[in-house]
Formats: sequence, C-alpha cells, structure tokens
Amino acid sequence: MIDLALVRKDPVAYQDACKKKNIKLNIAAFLKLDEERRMLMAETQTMQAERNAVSKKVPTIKEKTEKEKVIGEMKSLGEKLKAGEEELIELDKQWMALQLQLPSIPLPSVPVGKDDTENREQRKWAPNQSSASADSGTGQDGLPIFDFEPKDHVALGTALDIIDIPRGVKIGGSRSYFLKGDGARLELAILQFTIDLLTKRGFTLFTPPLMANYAAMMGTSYFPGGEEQAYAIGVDRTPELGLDGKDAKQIESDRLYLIGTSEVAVASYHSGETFKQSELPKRYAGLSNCFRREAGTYGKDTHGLYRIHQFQKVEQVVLCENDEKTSAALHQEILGNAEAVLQALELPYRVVDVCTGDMGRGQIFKNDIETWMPSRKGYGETHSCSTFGEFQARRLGIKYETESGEKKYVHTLNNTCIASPRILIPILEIYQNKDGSVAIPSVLRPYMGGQEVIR
RNA sequence: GGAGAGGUGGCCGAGUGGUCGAUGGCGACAGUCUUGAAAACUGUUAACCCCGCAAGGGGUUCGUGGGUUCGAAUCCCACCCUCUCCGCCA
Repeated sequence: MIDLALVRKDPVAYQDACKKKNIKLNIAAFLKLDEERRMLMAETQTMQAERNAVSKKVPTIKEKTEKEKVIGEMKSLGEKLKAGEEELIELDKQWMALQLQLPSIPLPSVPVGKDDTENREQRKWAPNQSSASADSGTGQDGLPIFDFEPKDHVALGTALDIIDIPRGVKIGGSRSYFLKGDGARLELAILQFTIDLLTKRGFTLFTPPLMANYAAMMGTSYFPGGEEQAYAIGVDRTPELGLDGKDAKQIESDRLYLIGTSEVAVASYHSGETFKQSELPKRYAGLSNCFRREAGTYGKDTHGLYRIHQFQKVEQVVLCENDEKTSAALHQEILGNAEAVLQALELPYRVVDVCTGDMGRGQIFKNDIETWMPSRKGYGETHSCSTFGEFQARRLGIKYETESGEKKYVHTLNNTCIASPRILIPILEIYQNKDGSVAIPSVLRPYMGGQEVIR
C-alpha cells in the first residue's frame, strides 16, 4: 500500500511506475475518486456530528412535545445520513480496490523492461576448480564440462530410484513427485545445512503455519492479484464418493489459503505490532512447504522438478527501520547469504537485476539468482531477493517508534535461501558421474552420515 | 463432534439503551518530596481517518460484519477467535 499523500503530491511518478511495471491503472481517475470520497466523508461527518450533539441533548429535554419534535427531526436526519453512509461504503470499496493496485516506485537503478528477458545480468560466480565430479571438468568460464553424455536430473533420479514422478502424479496429479531414499535425505541435508548457516548468521528460524488467512495473503501483497496461484482449502468430505471420489464437490472454503512461501506467515508474524527502534532489525528465516497452483503455466517447464506444485524452502525475512540505506545494506546481506549457500555447494550462478516489468507491484528493488542447470543449457531462477520499502508494512500494520517518539512503518525484505527440489536439478546434473552415480557435495556429507555418493 | 463460558483501552477488570471513549486498578511518563533511590502524593497516558500552515475542530473504533432505535459497549442476527469439560486423536 502506498502513502496517499505521496500519490496526491506526485501522481505523475506513480503513473510512470504503473507504466514501467505493466500495471493498468489510471492514477488521475483514482485521485478523482479519492477526492469524491473525501467530500462525501465531510458531508456524512457533519451529519454525524449533529446527530451526536442532539443525541446528547435528548435525555435532558423534559418537555414532552419539544422532545418529540427533536426526535422527529433526528429521524429524518438519520435517513439522510444512512443514504450518505451507504453511498460512502460503496465508494470506499472501489477506492480500496484501486488503492490496493497502486504500485510502489522502483528505485532509479532498476532497469526498465517489459519482462524477464530484459533483466540485466549483474555478476556471475563459478567455482575456480570444481570438485563436483570425478568424471567432469570445469571450462574456462567455470561451467562444468563432461567427457561423456550427461543425463538430466529426471534420468539420473529415476535410474538411482531417488525421484519418482509417475507415482507422484498418480497420487497428487500433474506436477507432483516423490523424493525417495537418498533423494529425500539429500533434500533434508540441504535444508539443514542452510538453516545452520543462517542460524550462525543471526537469523531466527520459524516453522510457520502453512495455512494463512486473507489478511496475511493481502498483507504480503500476494492478494489481490495472485488468487489464482493459491490453493484455497475447501472440498467436501462426504464419505460416499466411491473409489475415485470424482463426484467430490467444492464446498464453502475454510477461508484459508495454502501459503506459496513462508514469507506470507513470517512477514505477518508481527502484523499490527509496533516495535521500539532498538528492537530492529529482525532477521527471520522460515522453513516451510510451499504450495503453488501454477495456473496458466500449462505446457511450460513440464519436464522434471523445475516447476512443481509443492516444494520446501528456507526463506529469509527481514524487518528493519525505515531508511533506504539500511534496507539496501540488508538486501545485500540476505542476497549474500543465498550466495554463500550456492558457493558452499559449488554451483555456478549469476545475479540479475530484475527489470520493472518482471517485478511485483510492491517491490522497489529485486534481484534474482539463477543457477546453472546443464540440462537447460542455461541459468534457471532459484532465488528471488526483494526489497519492499514500506509497501508490505503499510498493509500489515507493522510500525516502530523512533527514539524521538515518532511512529514509522518498517521496511521489509525477503530472499530465498534455498528451495528444493529445484536446487536438486543443478546438484544432480553437475555432480553426476559417468557411471550414473552422483557425488554428494562435500558440505552436505556431514548431514548424510558421511555418505559421499548416491549410487 | 457434544455441552458450556467468554472476547471492553498497553495489561487486569467494571459497565445491560442516553452527557460512556468508557469507573477502578496495574503499568508507563512527568512533577513534588529526597544527597540519590524507593515509598507517598499530583498530573499525563489509545489508535485510525477527515478538515486545517498551525492552533484546533470533527468523525470512527468496546472481536468482525449486518440489523433494531432519535440514540447501542449494552438489544437482535450471522461470522471469527479464545477458554473449560466430554469424546476422538498425531
């Protein structure tokens, strides 16, 4: 949500932000509605003031006919007031709906572009000399080269019996999978390694609710707009559905949504609260399963574990004071944490500055980290690091009191630290050996009982 | 799932139709007293919105949303949440 005083002061800047972010919104029309709303508000408030004043006087009137006269007058005022209030409620709905669409203004450094094809590569990293696989080498650019025909993660995982997609689909529908045996253990090792790294760096770990209400979805700015990507809980539970349950009907929902990221829950943790400035920043990490409908992606990334409905993620969430330098420094910090994990895993990656068109409504600055995936012959997005300014904090109502007693909204940031199984794609593909076995990255071995290879 | 109780200001808690945004207590802040502190005493102490340069004025808020009424914390309806007992249960 945006400070409307700023929009009124500089509507052009917000219209420009809409254009850059591909948001269809007429700022002038919104401000006209805003104006109308305030005028109507003034009118109804005047009537309310009169009603309140007279209501206070009524019990002191002793004379009966006088009293009845006043009550009669109030009755007709009440009708006018009610009409005004109803009109205001209607106007309010439209006003709020539009207000929730207002974008924040990207920082000046953000590249302007229409979609992810116009993101700008900022830097690359690759291990000097990869220790990844006994049977592969490292090219000049640090990317792995194989002296055999490398397999993709699906072929590797299927042959090793650590990934089972067909049976996943049998149980959970398209884009479902099982991790099995060492595959499941590898995932947990990665998560645990990441958790340990963040803990050492001062982050507090949360395992949050996986189901969240509308306020949390809206507050973190997934709603309105992202409803189609969220699973809403609500199918009927009648026992007489036979063997296939295909007659199961939608029921009225429990009004909860499965979270697409622990950010929804963890950033909402302090909603409605006011900190003391000395309590900031808060460095939080959420470990959770994440659920995404992936509506509208039919036919896209259908192969393997790249785009699936459910995954596990360690997410960093930071709340800090309302200061651009502070949040910029923390942005680099949480970006650095994710890079530290990839570097420990010796996976080549690059950092891109996400352009305006590929940014969300609320972000003012965003980096993606893309990790090298041999089967894609390119980098694939594995991390997303966002700075929101006070956009989320306004929706969530998270403030702090400065030393001088002033109340301000916090700034919020978040970044993936690791997300699995997508990260298994580069791990399995880069660490594969000629014989089809896969070496376990050395930093993960302590988490797998010292095991060195999956075969 | 069955039965019951309840949601009031930072916290506790009173209030069942009208000068109630709400008695009282605790806490916090300021002052008096004190060398200092404690105690005692005195005072201050909600959030949000609208108008206004400001001083200030007005509105809304007693879980949420509707309704009744000239007037609702108080009456009615729906929903959300919490607690207790029983049942079931990882």
